[in-house]
Amino acid sequence: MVVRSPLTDDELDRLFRALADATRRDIVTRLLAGEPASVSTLAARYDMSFAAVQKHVAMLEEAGLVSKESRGRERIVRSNPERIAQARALLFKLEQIWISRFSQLDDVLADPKPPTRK
Amino acid sequence: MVVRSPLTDDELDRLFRALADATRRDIVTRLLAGEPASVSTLAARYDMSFAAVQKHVAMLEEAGLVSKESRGRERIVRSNPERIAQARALLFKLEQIWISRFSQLDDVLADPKPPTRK
DNA sequence: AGAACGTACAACCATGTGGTTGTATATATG
DNA sequence: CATATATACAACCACATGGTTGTACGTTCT
Repeated sequence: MVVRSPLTDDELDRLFRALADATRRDIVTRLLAGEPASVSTLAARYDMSFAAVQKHVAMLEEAGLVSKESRGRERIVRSNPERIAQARALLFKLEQIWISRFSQLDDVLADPKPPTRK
Repeated sequence: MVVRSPLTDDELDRLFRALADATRRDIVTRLLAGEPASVSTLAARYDMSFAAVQKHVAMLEEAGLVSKESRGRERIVRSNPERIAQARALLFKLEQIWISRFSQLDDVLADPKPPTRK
């Protein structure tokens, strides 16, 4: 099994920021539901320029939510479900922190430290 | 049981954007782990001005992740774990979309529609 | 070779973000 | 009443975002 090292603050920033846009969420959804697709195939779906969609895909790639592979003149974009799972894992951890307040098992999770500034 | 209407695109944008900052994630974590706290109590934790922390709390409030209550001259901030659950629910749904590709149960989830532009 | 296609990238613009300082206002305390 | 505390909010700054158009370059097709 692959070791899932916890994401850094910067990686989490990029991940949640990437998810904070409806077009990008839709791209991820389509890639999860269907086949990998070229950037222009994706772009055809949306009411904006090719360059705009290309920038969205670039942000998704920086966030680790998708990866690109060269195929002739096309770049095939595929989703990376692992990153979704990692984002969900953080939210689950937050919920557990809250839930643990009502049980005696308060030592389930480490105490948080304030983030260091960039 | 409370009816959880699905969040709109705008609400999801604000929710994920609010989570896309380490200071805000830390504020949420502390509020989930401990007692509700005044804005200045929260601000004391961080290496930035009171006004900066206040703006972070305002963004968390807009995202529905925390709520504020007047108590004398203080504003007591408390976390809203429900919103965390709603964010996690979306990510879970995305994972299910992917997983359903490998089963015959592809009708678990509705087909996505491209988001309408603002 | 030449044209069309797919992509990348730069420049630009309007707006938002993350921080600052300063000022105003309500509440508590001497 | 006077002063300190807690908050809110405006103005400002540097930089990021989300969009545009234009240009360049590799790949595919005639």
